[in-house]
Amino acid sequence: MRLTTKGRYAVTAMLDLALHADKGPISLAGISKRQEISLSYLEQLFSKLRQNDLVSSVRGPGGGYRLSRPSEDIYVAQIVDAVNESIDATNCGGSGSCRNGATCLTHHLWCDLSEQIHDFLSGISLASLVARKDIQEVSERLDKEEALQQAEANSMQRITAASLG
Amino acid sequence: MRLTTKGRYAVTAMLDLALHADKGPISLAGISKRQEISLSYLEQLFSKLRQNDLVSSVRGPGGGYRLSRPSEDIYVAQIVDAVNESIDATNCGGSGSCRNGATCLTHHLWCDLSEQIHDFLSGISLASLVARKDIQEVSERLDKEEALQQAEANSMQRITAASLG
DNA sequence: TATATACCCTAGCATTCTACTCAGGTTTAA
DNA sequence: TTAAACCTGAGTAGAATGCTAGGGTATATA
Repeated sequence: MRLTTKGRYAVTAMLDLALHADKGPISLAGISKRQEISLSYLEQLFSKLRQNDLVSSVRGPGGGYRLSRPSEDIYVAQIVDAVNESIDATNCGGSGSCRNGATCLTHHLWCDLSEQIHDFLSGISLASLVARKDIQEVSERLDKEEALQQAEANSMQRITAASLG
Repeated sequence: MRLTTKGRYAVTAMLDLALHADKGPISLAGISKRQEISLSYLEQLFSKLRQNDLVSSVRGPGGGYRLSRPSEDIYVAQIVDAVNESIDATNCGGSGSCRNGATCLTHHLWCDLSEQIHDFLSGISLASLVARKDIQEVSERLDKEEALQQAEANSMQRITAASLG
């Protein structure tokens, strides 16, 4: 079983999408700045998210990504599944051929654990995360940071333009 | 978070120990045969299990490993913790410094998941696994396989001895 | 129609981890 | 004395991660 930065990034990016769902298509460049995730890496993750029909894209200027359905209907387990191959805790992919074609001693234990984790993550929708107070606070902090950086970039541009003109 | 063959092997080996607890110290060579785990690899895992005071060793012929306390008091979570560094699902080790020193958007979610998994594995003792019917059946199968292989090896030895004499 | 924005795709790469082998020890029962 | 067993450290092939580089292609806007 794997739950690494890859899956965490995917969920974080999807949550960013859900939090800004009212602002039209969201560009990966924006997510990259707010969540501090490499743009190229995001592109690779979103390729898989799109293949799994979790997001839809709009190309061209002003384009970006949108959730392919309401955030109530997207669950964390689906996102992790889309980028990691699975959240299966067994070695045999649940088939029971973990020791020489037959089941190993602890096969049933890992099956139980897989079910436990899957049930837990399947019960958490993006909408329920958006509704959480602690997450809203973090989101506001990140939005402010981005606005601040944008303002700085703009003033830099004005100075450069002025000195050139 | 990592739950790979490493942690699974450790739990399997510890369960083998618990299942044969009445037979005195159990050699790694025996576990290696029954569970089909490389002997050298087992030695490395048991080094960690011993450091974490989950097993005690008896050196010399007839030696092997014993559980350091009753199987009722050894939990799967402790075993996985001993060989993997942790079953923590966050990126920051729970400290909350996952995005530039502050918490990332999904920090709280991974904390919840870690707690969930830890609670689950902390509730499962070796004794409770030994008591399971499905595990007893697998164990009997593996013991029979080993006895059969042993008998074959013995008869081979007799033939070799006879042809030499 | 030109241009810039943004998505899309493939290849490669440093690093880390896994699972394992090898080659040596040391302890101790018989 | 011998051999069974534990103990230790070094090394290694292969896979995965997280990321960079360098190209595309679609499309809104001027």
